[in-house]
Amino acid sequence: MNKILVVDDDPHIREVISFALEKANMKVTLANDGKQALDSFNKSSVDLIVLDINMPEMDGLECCREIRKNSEVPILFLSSRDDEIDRILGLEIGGDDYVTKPFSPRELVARVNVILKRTLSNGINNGINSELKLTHGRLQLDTEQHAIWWDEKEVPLTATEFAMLAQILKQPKRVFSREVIMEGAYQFNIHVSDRTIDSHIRHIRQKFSEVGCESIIETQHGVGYKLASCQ
Amino acid sequence: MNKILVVDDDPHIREVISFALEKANMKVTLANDGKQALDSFNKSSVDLIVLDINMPEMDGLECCREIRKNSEVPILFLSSRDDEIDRILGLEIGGDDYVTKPFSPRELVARVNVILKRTLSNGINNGINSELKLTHGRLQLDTEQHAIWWDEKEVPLTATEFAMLAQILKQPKRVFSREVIMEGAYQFNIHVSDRTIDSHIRHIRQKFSEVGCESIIETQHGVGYKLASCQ
DNA sequence: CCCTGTTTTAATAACATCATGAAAAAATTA
DNA sequence: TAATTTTTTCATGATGTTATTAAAACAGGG
Repeated sequence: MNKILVVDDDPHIREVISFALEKANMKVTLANDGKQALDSFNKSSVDLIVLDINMPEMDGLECCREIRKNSEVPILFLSSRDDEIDRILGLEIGGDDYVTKPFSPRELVARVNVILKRTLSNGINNGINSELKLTHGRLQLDTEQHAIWWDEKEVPLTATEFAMLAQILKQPKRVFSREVIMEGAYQFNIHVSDRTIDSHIRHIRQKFSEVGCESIIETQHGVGYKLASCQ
Repeated sequence: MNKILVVDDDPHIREVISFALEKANMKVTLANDGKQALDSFNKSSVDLIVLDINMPEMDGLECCREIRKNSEVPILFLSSRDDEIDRILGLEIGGDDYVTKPFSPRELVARVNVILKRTLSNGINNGINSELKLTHGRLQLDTEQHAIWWDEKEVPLTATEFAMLAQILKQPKRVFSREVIMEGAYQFNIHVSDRTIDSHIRHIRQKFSEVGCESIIETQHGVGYKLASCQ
């Protein structure tokens, strides 16, 4: 089940979008403005953001810029003014598509689906949001091949291990609580104990150390895990 | 001289397009519907297809899906309804561009030329449908003959087995989930159990082992299948 | 330095997935 | 229609993965 963060200051529009997306079997989180959106994004796991451009507090473009500092999560812009400038800026700034108001909910859902289909790993693990290929320092990840390399050496991870590392790799600076890792790497609604997460982390570390990488994931005592800073 | 297959149920439109393309020095073949188009495509060599979306029998989208199972031939969609959905779906499904009716013949020819220039100059697709034959290591596949060889020995696969292996062979490094294999190797909208996929994979392996190939498809536990890496 | 709570480690139990053989169901062919 | 091939499903045991547990190691605060 895909998790969509919808950001718009108009409650009515939020309602419409939310309804349409939920009918299309997606899990929706709502935010009123850019600040709330950023907050929510950093506290949970999100596959795609529907982001209105014109908002009080922090507008969509600025919000996008902030998000893009740590994440390549797909963003679908909403623009109420019909002028071209906003659209172009929106795309230039790192959005994946845009819809101009007024829009039909059906169109919005269609576009969301197109983007998700493009970016999600191909049905292999529904719920991992991912670019097809990710490179970070000496690390390289390919969703399509479901494989990950340290330098030239492939690291043989299991499906769950791969999902976790992919998630962490997508926001290299973020510290992930065990709860968020769970949300992101597991099917919707599945719960395991925190110790289980630890266990997987250990296995990932072990496998990486076997190919000569002694530090892949760092522990943030009392908080969670993050990608080792040297990566 | 480039060979264009034009598919539309409206005789008048076929006429207009045909006239325009021939004036632009292309060889045109015509088809009334998706079924005829598939047939014609499989019997001749085509550089590009102009494909109407709304047709009786088999519509453009489904026709495209079928064609995409064996070929990457460029497709230019024609859409009479001006709504966004069709466009998006059309592109999602593996089309190269679209034109909405009513269109000027000149615009259509221009777009055809752009696509041809792009695909021909890649050298990948020398005007001939290059997907017909595939070679990968000791493996050789011929879509036209519907046959596959290991070294010099032909491996007698059934239609379904052939479709699956062809799909896998087209992206040798990719790991295919059973769901994706299903989408790719079966008619649109047909569902079978995951165990059925396994069963076919087993038969493929068996038949290959009978001609001396002990490793043709690898299992990715919890994910799916991929071409064996030694190929 | 000790106490407390957290993380790592390692061993094991529980679980899910896959390969296999056999056999029903469906589609082709004769 | 009968015979044959192909496709699909089911049941089983084998295999590989994941979750849990408990104990040891570690970090931070007084």
